[in-house]
Amino acid sequence: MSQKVHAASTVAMTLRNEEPYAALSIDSEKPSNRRERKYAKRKREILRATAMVLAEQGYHGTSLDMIAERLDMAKASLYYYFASKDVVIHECLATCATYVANRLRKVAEEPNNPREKLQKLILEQLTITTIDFPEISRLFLYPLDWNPDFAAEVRASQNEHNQIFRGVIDEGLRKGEFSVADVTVATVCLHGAMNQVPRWLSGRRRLRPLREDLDLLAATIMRLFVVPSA
Amino acid sequence: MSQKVHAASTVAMTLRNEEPYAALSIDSEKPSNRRERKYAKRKREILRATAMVLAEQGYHGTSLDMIAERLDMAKASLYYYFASKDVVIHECLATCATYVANRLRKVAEEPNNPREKLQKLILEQLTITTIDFPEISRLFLYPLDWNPDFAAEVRASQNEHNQIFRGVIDEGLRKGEFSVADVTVATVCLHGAMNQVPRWLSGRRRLRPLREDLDLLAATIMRLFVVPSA
Amino acid sequence: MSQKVHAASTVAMTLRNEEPYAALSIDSEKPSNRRERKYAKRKREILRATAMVLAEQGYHGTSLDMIAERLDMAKASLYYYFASKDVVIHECLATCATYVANRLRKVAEEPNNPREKLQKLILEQLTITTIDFPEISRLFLYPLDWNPDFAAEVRASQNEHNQIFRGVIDEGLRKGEFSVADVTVATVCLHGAMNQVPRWLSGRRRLRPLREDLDLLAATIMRLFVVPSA
Amino acid sequence: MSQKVHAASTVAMTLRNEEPYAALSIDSEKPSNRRERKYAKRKREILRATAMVLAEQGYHGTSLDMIAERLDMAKASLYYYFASKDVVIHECLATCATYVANRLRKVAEEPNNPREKLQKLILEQLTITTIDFPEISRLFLYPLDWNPDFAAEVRASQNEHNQIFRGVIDEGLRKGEFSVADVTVATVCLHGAMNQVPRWLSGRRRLRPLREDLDLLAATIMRLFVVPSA
DNA sequence: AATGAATGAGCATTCATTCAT
DNA sequence: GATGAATGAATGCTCATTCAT
Repeated sequence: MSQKVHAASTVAMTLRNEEPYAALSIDSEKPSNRRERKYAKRKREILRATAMVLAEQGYHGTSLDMIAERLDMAKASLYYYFASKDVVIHECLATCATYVANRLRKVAEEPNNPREKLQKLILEQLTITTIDFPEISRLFLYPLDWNPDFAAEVRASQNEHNQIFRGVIDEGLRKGEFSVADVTVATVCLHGAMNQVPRWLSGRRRLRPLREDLDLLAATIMRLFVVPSA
Repeated sequence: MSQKVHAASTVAMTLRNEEPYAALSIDSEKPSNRRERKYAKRKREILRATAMVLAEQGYHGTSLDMIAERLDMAKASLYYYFASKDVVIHECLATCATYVANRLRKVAEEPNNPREKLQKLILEQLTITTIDFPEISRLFLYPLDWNPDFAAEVRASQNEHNQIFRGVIDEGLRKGEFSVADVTVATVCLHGAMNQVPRWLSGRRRLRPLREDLDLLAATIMRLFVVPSA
Repeated sequence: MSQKVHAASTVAMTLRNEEPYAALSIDSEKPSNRRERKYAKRKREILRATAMVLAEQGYHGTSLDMIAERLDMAKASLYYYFASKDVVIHECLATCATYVANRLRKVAEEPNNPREKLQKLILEQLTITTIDFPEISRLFLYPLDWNPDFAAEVRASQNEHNQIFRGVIDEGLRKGEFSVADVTVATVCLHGAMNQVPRWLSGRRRLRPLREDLDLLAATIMRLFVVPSA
Repeated sequence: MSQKVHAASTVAMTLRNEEPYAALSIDSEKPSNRRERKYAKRKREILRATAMVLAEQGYHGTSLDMIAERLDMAKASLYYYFASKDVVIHECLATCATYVANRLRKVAEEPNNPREKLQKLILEQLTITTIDFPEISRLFLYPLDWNPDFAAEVRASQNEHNQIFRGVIDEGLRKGEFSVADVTVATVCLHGAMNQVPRWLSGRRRLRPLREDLDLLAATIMRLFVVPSA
C-alpha cells in the first residue's frame, strides 16, 4: 500500500511562514527573553506542521510520528511542548480559527457598503484558504472525523466564523442591497461554495489560483445575494 | 472520552434497504444461481454497513470491528467477501457513486427544459443525501486522497457525477436559459452548496429536512445560473 | 544494567499446575464444549504467568511483554482474553485470594480444637506460599506498589483472609486455650511472621523448605498465642 | 485513575529533617570546605526526597521527575549528584540501612540484660519505622531483587541488621533468659512481625501509633523468645 | 462459509539519560 | 552548578490481516 506517499508536500511549500500560529504569542504579551521566544517559536513550528498533517490526513489519520518527522524531530520531543496529541490538535485548531476570524473581521470592519464588504470577505477567505495557508482550509472540512471532544469547540469557531459573514449579509438585507429567499439558506450555500474551492483546486494541475480566478469565484458567489446587473 | 457514543443510530434507521448497494449486481449480469445470489446479497449488506460506519467515523476512524459488529458477524468473515479494508471502502464508494449517478441520470433524461432539469437534479441529489441515504452524502465530504491507490478512480466517479450536471448546464447556456460568468466556476459553487447541506443539517435539531427546505435550497442554488425573475 | 536477569525462573519451576487459577471456571459450571474449555485453560495459563511475573517484579514492574514472553505468546494476543493489563492483574489477584481462602477455610472447618486448628492453618498457609505456589505469597507483600484502584480490593481480600485466622483465634481465646495481651496485635504479628517466611527462604540456597522446617515455624509462631508447655 | 493522589504527603510531614541521610557525610571525614559541605547537603536532600517517593510509589513507580519535583529542581540536575536512578536509590537504601543500624547498635550496646536489650531493640526499630521515619520502613518491605546489581549489597546490609538482633538473642540464649526451638526460625518471625507493623498501621485511621501500642507490640513479639510470666 | 485465535505493525505516552549552554 | 531541550527505548493498547478448523 502506498498510503504513505502524498503529493501534499508541494502544498506544504506554499506556506510562507508560521504567521497564523503566532496568534499564540498573544498570551505572553511581553517579548520576554530569548529562551522564551525560542520556546514559543518551536511551538508555532509544531502547530504549523500539525496543521499540514491534519489537513492531509484528518484527525484519525494524523499521528505524532508524522508531525515529528515533518519537523525532523523525535516524537517524544513533542511532549516537551504539548501535553498530548489532543492538546496539540486543539491548539492548532484554535489558533487557526482565531487567525482566520481576525483577518475576516478586519475586512468586515472596513468602511464599505455591504456589497463590497461581502465580496471582499469572500476574497479574503479564498485568499487564506487557497493561497496563504491552504492547510487551514481543510481543517474545517472534516466534520465527522473529529474527536467528539473537539466537536463542540469546532462548532463554536465555525459559528463565530459564520457570524462575521452573517453580520454583513444582514446589513445588506436591511439596506436593500441584497435579496434572498431565506438568509440562512443563502448563507449555507455561500459557505458551501467557498469550502468547495480548495477541493476543486486540489484536482487541478495548477494548485495556486490566479487573482482573476478568485475574482471570478467571488463574483459568482455574490449572485446568491445580489441580482447581477443586466 | 465520548468517542463511543453516536447519535447516528437514528440516522441509520432512515436507511430503508440496501438499494444503492444493489448496483453491485450489475457486475454479474447473468441471473446466476442461488449461491451466487446469496453471496452478492451478503456483499451488499457489508457495503451498507460500511457506508454507515464510514459516514459516522470517517476513513481513519472506521475499523473492521465496527463494520462486523454492526452486522453481527465475525471480523474475519469480512475477508471472505473482500480482500482488504481498503477494498471494502473502495467498493462502497464506487457503488454509492454509481447509484447516485444512476438516479441523477434518470432525472437528467426526463424531457424537461434545462431550468427544470437542473432544479430537479439539485432536488434529487439533496433528497438522496439528506433523506434517502444520508450516509452517502458524508462519503463525499471527506477529501478523497484517503488512499492514493483509489484517487484516480474516485476522481473519475466524481467527474462522471459532475458531467451529469454539466450536461444540463451546458444545454441551458446554449439555449440562453442560464447565464454565468464562467461555467466551471459556477459548477464548483453548485457542488459546494449541495455538499454543504448535509453538514448544515447535522448541526440542527431537526436532521431530516422538510420538502419546503429542499425547495428553498434548490431555488437558492439556481440563482448561480438563472437571474431570479423580479 | 542486568535488570533483566532473574533467578526466579527456578521458582517458577516449582509451580506444578494452574490449579489455583482454575477457581475461574467456577463461573461456567458446566464443562461446556471443547472450545470453551480451551479458552478457559488459556486464561488460566495467562493468570498463572501473570502471578509469577507479578511476584517477581511487582505491579509497576510487570509488563504485558513479560507475561507474553513467559507464555511464548504475542503481547497482542493477551487482549483476546483480557480487556486490559489491569483486568488481568485484577483477575489474577482475585483468583489467588479466593484459592487461598478456600484452602484455609477448609482447614478451619475441620473438627479440631483451636490449638490444632491454628497450627494447621499456619502450616497450610506456609505450604501454599512456600511449596505449592510460591508466586502467590509475594502477591500480597507489595502493599504500596499497587495501582490505587486495586488497593481497596486487595485490602478486602486481606481482610477476608484475616477473618479466617481471627475466627479460630477468637474461639481459642473463648475456650481459654490461647492467651494474648491484645488479640489484634498478636494477629498482626502472626501474619507478619507468616509473610516473612517466603522472603527468608528466597535468600537461602535451598528454596523449598522441608516439612520439618514448616513444623518448626508453625510451632514458633504458635508461641504468640500459646504459652509453650514447659 | 486515582494514581496521582496520595495521602502520604501527610506522612512526609512527619519527616523532621534529613538526619538519617547525614550518614553520608561519613565518607568525607575531613571537615572539608564550604563547597563540599553544600554538595553533601544537596545529596542528602535528594536522598531524603528519594526515600519518600520510594516509600509511596515503590521502585518501579518512582521516577526521577517525582524526586526532582519534590525538590523544586530540574530532573537533569540530579545527574550532577548521582550517576543514575539506580545509584540514587542504592545510596538511599544504603544510607537508611546505616542509619537504622547505628541507632540499633547504640541500643544494643547499652548495659542491660538481654531481655531488656531485645525489648528496647524492638521498640527502637518500631519507633524508627512508624514514628521517626516511616518512609524508611517501607523501603525494606519490597523484595530486594529490584536490581540484581545491588542484590548482594542489600543482602549484606540486611545481614548486618539481623546480626544486631542476633547478637542479643544469642546472648539471651546463653544466659538462659530466652528459650526458642530454633534461633534462626525465631529470628525470622521476629523480623516478620516487626515489618508487618507499618503495613498494619497504614490501614488504620490513626497512622501514628501511640507509645502504648508500641509497648504492646514489643511485649507480644517478645513472646517468641521469652515465656510470659504467668 | 464462517470464525476463533493469533500476531505484526503502529500509536500515544512515559522516562532515564545526555548534552549544550 | 544548573537546566532547557532532546531523544531512544519501553509500555499499554488497537487494528488489519492470516490461518486452521
